[in-house]
Amino acid sequence: MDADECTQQVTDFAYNVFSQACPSRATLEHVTGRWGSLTLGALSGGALRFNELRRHVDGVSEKMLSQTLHALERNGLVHREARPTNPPHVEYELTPLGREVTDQVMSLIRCVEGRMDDVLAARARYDAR
Amino acid sequence: MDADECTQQVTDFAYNVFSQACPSRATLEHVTGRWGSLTLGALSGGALRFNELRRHVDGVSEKMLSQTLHALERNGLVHREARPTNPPHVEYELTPLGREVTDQVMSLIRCVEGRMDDVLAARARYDAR
DNA sequence: CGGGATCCGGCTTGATACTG
DNA sequence: CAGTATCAAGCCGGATCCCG
Repeated sequence: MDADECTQQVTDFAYNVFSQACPSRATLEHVTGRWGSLTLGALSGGALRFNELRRHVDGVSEKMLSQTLHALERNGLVHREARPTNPPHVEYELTPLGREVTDQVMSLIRCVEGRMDDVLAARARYDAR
Repeated sequence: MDADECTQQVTDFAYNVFSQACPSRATLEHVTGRWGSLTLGALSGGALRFNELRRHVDGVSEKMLSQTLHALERNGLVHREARPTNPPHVEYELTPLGREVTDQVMSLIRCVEGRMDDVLAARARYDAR
């Protein structure tokens, strides 16, 4: 009874990520997932092509990048612009909605990056025990 | 040459998540991971006990919650307070650092929740093709 | 170049059971 | 209550081959 139909009182929102059944949960996972956040972050600087993205997001495989882009496109965060030339020229860029979400993601990334000294210190303390 | 030693020019930060080797990448994944963000979000309202957390984060298993909490504790985001009573009484709460990060996470969650109508519309459009 | 399709090994995840 | 131990299932990710 704590989370049933996206109509819970945990927050005041119609869509509640804390409920398993709520579609916002899936979207959040795409956005925050292993590659989702980094892909959005990479696109925050402007449109990029597939292999540019691949180089920018260190460690991502073709398959995962492709999969991630599809998910982000389906959720309306990324726009795919394909020009039927030869060789093909495909660009990915953030939609207005995507930009909004990405601003939040980048803000989080910057926060984590900026506090890494504290994090590493905490880890050292934890591991010392 | 795009991402080697956390000393890249992609951003101006010493720690660069876009580099595989950078420790901030691992921390970001804990924070944004499937259960990390929801756990932090649950704790943003105040300290909670293990099973309270479990009920709050719908769908998480004992193992994953335990694992997630350990990771967050190790990274200095969550403090674990155990009182050696019987039955045991353990509380988890955000550290100052954790609260800072969680504020960003909650901001992201609120953003996604608030734009779910747009997301669902985009999905419907995408699937219609 | 920009991917889709497939196969496969391995880490991650989720039930379940058990302990203090 | 607050977890750990164990085990099976499954998804992740790499490699490979393919196409337009």
